[in-house]
Amino acid sequence: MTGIKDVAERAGLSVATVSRALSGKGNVSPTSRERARAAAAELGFVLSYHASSLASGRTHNVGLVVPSVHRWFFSAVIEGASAALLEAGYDLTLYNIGENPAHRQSVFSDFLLRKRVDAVIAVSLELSEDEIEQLHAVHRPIVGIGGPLPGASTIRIDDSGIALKATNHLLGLGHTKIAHITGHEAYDQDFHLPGTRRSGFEKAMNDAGCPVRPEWIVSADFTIEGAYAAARQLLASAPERPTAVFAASDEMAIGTILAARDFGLRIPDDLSVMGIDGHDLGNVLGLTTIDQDAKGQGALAVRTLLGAINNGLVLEPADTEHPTKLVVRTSTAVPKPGTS
Amino acid sequence: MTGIKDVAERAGLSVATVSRALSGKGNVSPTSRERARAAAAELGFVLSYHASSLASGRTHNVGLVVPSVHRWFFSAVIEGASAALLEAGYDLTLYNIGENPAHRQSVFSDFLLRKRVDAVIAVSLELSEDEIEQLHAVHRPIVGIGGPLPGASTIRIDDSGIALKATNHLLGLGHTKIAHITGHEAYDQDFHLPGTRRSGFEKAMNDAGCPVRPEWIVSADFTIEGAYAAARQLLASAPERPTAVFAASDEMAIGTILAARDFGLRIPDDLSVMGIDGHDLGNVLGLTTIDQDAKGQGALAVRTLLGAINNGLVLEPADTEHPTKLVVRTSTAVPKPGTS
DNA sequence: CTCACAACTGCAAGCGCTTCCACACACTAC
DNA sequence: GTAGTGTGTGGAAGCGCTTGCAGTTGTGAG
Repeated sequence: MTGIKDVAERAGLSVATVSRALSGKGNVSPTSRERARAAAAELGFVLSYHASSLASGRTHNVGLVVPSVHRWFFSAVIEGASAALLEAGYDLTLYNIGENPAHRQSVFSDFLLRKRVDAVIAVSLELSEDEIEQLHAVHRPIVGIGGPLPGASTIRIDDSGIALKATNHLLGLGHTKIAHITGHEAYDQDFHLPGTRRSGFEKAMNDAGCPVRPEWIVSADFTIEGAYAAARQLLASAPERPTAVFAASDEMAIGTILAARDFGLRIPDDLSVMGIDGHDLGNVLGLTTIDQDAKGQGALAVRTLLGAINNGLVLEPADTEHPTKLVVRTSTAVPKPGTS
Repeated sequence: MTGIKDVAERAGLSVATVSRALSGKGNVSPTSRERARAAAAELGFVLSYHASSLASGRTHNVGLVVPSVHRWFFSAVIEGASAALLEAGYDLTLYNIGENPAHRQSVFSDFLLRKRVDAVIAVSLELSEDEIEQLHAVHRPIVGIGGPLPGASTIRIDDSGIALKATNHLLGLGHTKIAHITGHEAYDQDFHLPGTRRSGFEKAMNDAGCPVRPEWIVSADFTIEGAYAAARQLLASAPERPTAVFAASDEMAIGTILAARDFGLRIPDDLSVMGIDGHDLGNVLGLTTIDQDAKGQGALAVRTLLGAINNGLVLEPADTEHPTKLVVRTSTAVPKPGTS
């Protein structure tokens, strides 16, 4: 393999100068810089990643920890982060925790701590303060997306406000019999999202003087499949059907739409459905939703981290609220006369 | 930071012995091994990734290149590969090429070649022979999934045979008026999949003596959205409607189902639909499909690569055919009397 | 009892870069 | 003139490990 030494030789410069020329740091005369570049290009030389990481302590690599790669939100965050990192010349090391708790443990202790990454993005992942402490101890900035991360910076949306806004959209159309599909409690422990959205829903209902009917609040696991099952139950068992469903995620809204189809319910005539996310399928299904720009959140996380790395400053724990946008499509409408 | 030196000191051993004890390579007495382990544990010591990579030339890191993270097949491959790698103590560096051709270029030249990875998995990605040559030159085994990769090992399914099988399922039910949703030609250049599946479809039709009607072959981009649009066109414009649709992927089959809904067509009564993949949503939608176990393909790629790395042997270019399975659900049925 | 050989251990030489430091040189300022 | 500043350069010391080599000890065979 050609090393920086070969380049130096060919360019008639010292290794030190070539290193500076190629990295852009330090003072190098334009002539030398050009010569170094030319020599490197001619030899097809590429810096050894590990050698420069070892010497400089910078890895040019960001770790992204996600609970799953299948759910839309996570894919979108990955996509946004990936593009931003590629642009900046950074690698993205993906840690897909999955269901296996042992994986979570090993990701943390064996991987993140091995100085492999300059920074960590944790998506909907609860790290203990202890773990964050450890990460801080090795000077690795962290940002969390989609959930509180004690002691770390986070990017999040106003979950409660968003749910309020969504519910108000339904109420504004004239619905009063509104059901809510929330996340399982288990998820709540980790990132509190279901509870927060649910409370926004309840607040809107209360403010409007509409009763919140416990049998119309069902929970699922945030997947289409899970919500499909939950919605079937909701639509089948209720003595009286709601005229609208507000799902805590687009995937769960989609599951609801599919379930409604099984009951011969037309959307929005018989049932209005809305979600939260901005899922790609929303367009096809005409899903009314609140777009939370997950891709943008991923990109923002990267920018935040890169900024911190480059300025060498410790990332102050800060909460950045990402903007959201109500997108009205055809899955919500005024309830049929006589049903509300 | 605590280094291996600290561990050695604490354990009363030399750095060399600790290194051997921790890595499991070379001969170390059980006593020393235990002492090294204990000292490492007490100090919370973790090997520096870059230092050991630099010294050993092994990165314990595999690069996975995908065209997108949103499409089901790619997510599934990522999931399978990720779990297998985590299990083996390897990192996964994800390169999401996306639409941007510049990204593709930089991923290849700047990233893959920087000795960051021990091996490369390329999913549905066409590398030129030249590029593969370069990768081989740095002794990086490659395996391709879902498309031919000249000079590299590949894992693939029998695309033509699978399409034949799928079409025969439809024919066996009594359908003769069968449409096909294929991939765009542009995809064909890269990994030939649409063309191969299409030819399997045509062969089955010809063998059965059924005419292949050009207006019943439409193409889309493998996404739900894309196929939705294509299927709408198919179902709207044809002077006569097909009784069954065979889509080249589950996502396109799902798009078709959604489109059919818009026309008031019931499935499978008015229209049978089947796909290829084994998409998670298949269950909910009752989609008949041919399961190609994408997760398994990802895991297999990892096992193949790890085997090659550990045995130090060059990976012989070989074509592994992954098994597939017809899964009959409720989206396909005997055509309505009088329609076939 | 000697020798061959295996098992174990430590020394030290790298792995391929980055960066501190010293030095040379060209300026401007007094 | 000297001192002070800034720029450009190379030497060389690491970064924190792995591993070849050589040395020590223990074992069974001859």
